[in-house]
Amino acid sequence: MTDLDFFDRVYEVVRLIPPGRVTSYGAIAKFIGSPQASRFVGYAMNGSHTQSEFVPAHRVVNRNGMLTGKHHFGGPEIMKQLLESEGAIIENDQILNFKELFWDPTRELMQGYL
DNA sequence: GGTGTGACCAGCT
DNA sequence: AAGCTGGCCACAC
Repeated sequence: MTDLDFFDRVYEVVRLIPPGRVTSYGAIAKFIGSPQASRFVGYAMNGSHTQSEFVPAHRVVNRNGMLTGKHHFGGPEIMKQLLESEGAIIENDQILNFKELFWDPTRELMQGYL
């Protein structure tokens, strides 16, 4: 994962998100070494569909647990339905149990690398 | 092949 | 306390 580009690292981390769990753009950006590049993590998701392997971009939301990128899934309700099918509780494009479902790569993955 | 721009976040005013 | 701004990087046109 060290040789990969910024985008590729994003895709790697997103694929590691366990089903039913979610994380934030900022958490991913921080994990791959560019804490202030969270903005481009979102853009990486935009190109995620070009990847040959599926990237569960629906498990990535903003810091507030809000489904900011729902409109990029081919339909405004797709992302919501995907998350709900995995156990998330969503109301008004907001994950209510975001705090419980939040999966921090720097906490979960860094432990293995220490 | 250069340039705009994009699904964010935190720090200042 | 709330609003604006800067910053970061690679894709698509």
